[in-house]
Amino acid sequence: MTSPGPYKIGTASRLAGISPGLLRAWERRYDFLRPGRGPGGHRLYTADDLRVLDEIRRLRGEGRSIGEIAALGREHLADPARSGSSSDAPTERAPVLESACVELVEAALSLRAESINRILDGVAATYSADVVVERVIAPVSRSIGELWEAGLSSIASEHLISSIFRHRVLRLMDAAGASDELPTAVAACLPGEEHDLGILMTSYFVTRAGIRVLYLGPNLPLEACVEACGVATPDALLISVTIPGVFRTNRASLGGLVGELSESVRVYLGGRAVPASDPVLEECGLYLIPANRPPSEIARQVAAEIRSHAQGRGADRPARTPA
Amino acid sequence: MTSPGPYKIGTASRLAGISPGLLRAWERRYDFLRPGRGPGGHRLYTADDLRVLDEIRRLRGEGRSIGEIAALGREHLADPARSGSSSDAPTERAPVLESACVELVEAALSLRAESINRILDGVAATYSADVVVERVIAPVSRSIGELWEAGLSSIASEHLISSIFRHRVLRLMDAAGASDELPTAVAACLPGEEHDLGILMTSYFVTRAGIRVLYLGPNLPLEACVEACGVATPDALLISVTIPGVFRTNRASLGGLVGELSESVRVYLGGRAVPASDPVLEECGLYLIPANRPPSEIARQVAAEIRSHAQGRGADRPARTPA
DNA sequence: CCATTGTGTATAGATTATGTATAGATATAC
DNA sequence: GTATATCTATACATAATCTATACACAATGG
Repeated sequence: MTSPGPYKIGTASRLAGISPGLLRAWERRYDFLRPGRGPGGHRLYTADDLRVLDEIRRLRGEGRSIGEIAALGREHLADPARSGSSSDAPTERAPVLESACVELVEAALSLRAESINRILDGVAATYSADVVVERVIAPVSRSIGELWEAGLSSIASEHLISSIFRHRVLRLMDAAGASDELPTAVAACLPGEEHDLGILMTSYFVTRAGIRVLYLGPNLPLEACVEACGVATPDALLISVTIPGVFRTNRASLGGLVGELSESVRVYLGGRAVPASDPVLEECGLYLIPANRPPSEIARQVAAEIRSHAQGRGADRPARTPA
Repeated sequence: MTSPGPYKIGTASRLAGISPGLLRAWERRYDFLRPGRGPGGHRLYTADDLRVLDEIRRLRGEGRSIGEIAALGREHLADPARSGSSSDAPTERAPVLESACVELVEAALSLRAESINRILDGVAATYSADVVVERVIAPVSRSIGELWEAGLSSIASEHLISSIFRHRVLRLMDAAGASDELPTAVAACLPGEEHDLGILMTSYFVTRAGIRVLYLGPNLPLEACVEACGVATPDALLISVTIPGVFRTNRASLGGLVGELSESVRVYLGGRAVPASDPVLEECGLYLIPANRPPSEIARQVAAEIRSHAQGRGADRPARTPA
């Protein structure tokens, strides 16, 4: 974000990507720039001026000449959304995403946090949040995880990119906005399980599909799950586990978990460590979060199931009255 | 509000990383600094002044000239987070911090994520980010932790509010903006340590004080620390540990850690589990992150130490990007 | 082909902005 | 008392900006 306030010509030039000489020339020849002057006679550009310059840069990128642009008038430049802009250029194809993924892995390996954020910003500027999560964050997480398991990536890289991705996905969940009155799911990882990015991405897509998700993160003891479900009275509980050992350790306790929960809570189990056909699923009345299709589709389906399940059990969910 | 000790010009200079002569020149030429005077006529800077100087250093790092910065006005500099938003509702009564903390604890106990976010939004609309972190997020984290230890709070509550707080603080760190050319610190928790909110808040304030922080989160093996420092070549390493058992387990390995790192890396150790006078500190050449003052002040001091240490080994000056 | 116009860049000399240094006088700390 | 820190005031050296003019190059029309 750019700070407000007056910008001298050097700063404005750097921020707008236009040389100081050209800024002066434009001011002399056209009339879309009228910077104020400081006590010493220096030009002082406003944040509005910078917005105008951004728009000019965009138009020049489309091949318009500065004369044409000037003829549009400052009014139009300051508020480009107004006029019929046929601006939605045919966007490039997936190669951008793939190269972004490669760059992200490289940036993570060399711990360049700023690069990671810059690449993500770049991708997010062009693609929707869903695409960013599904086609960038998910595959890059997987790549880093595989490199880590193969001993080719440091744990630090994994921590760094996990932290950044977690932060990004949570931000997107914020934006997806969960209302109090939606069906609710609690999401968490089994005790001992620290890899929460998978369940977090699932939570994002489930949120996007209109379910309110209470995200409790990694490493949650089963008793805490039960307690949380008692307090939050969700319609579903989403549990993730990626480490086979963790799954084995907790496998026997899952039946007890389901038994202690209200019957109105549908318990889903997912993650790499869960065999698709493990008999424990049927025995305990667990539902599987499948893994054979894109996460967004899976989450949409799960969300649909939760929603119909929530409706099925009627109106014992009056909206809470917030203070 | 935060009123502690007046700083004489030498101290202020060291903490802010700005020469005394320059501080005087700015005071003479602009009007964003009005330090009081002691009985002998010496300048006395307040904590607010230091906040202003932090913000100025950040802006200069972005390439803004001091004239531009001065034109922003002291108001903006003292509370940069606020000025971005245009018109807050003036009739809205200011939330009281203490009651907000109480409400947050209650909301956490009953797992009302939306309430937590609403309360935080309300507080953030009135108070600066620094205040929110220091006077809301920090004490509420502590309260929840204490309730948890006393068995009065479910683990789920702790997970929920940790996740939300972590997300908030990371967002604020994004806003605090770290330039590539600043002195750098790596921050992480000892292996086995999962409580990263403390070191995250420290990282936030250190970032605010003009240090670029590479945040690697909880539970980082010491070898990964070494590896990360090899890749990122930071000026400092900040390690946190809150669980005494974890500290004891790793205590003997700390000397080896320091030995394997380049001498240009200052290693700081902090967190509740570190005794203020543990002999391991001196034996291994570790620095202590003290805990006796407000986090923001501690972080500012640590940042000043890191900065002077980085300059000492011939680091880069505030660089201007040529056109 | 030439002339005209549009457009970005370069140069020269003056002015302003900004960081630093110096000298002499006081104040503070040990 | 001596050493260090700070004060005021002034001076200085670059860097950044200003104005004004000139120039290079492309497109366009005669």
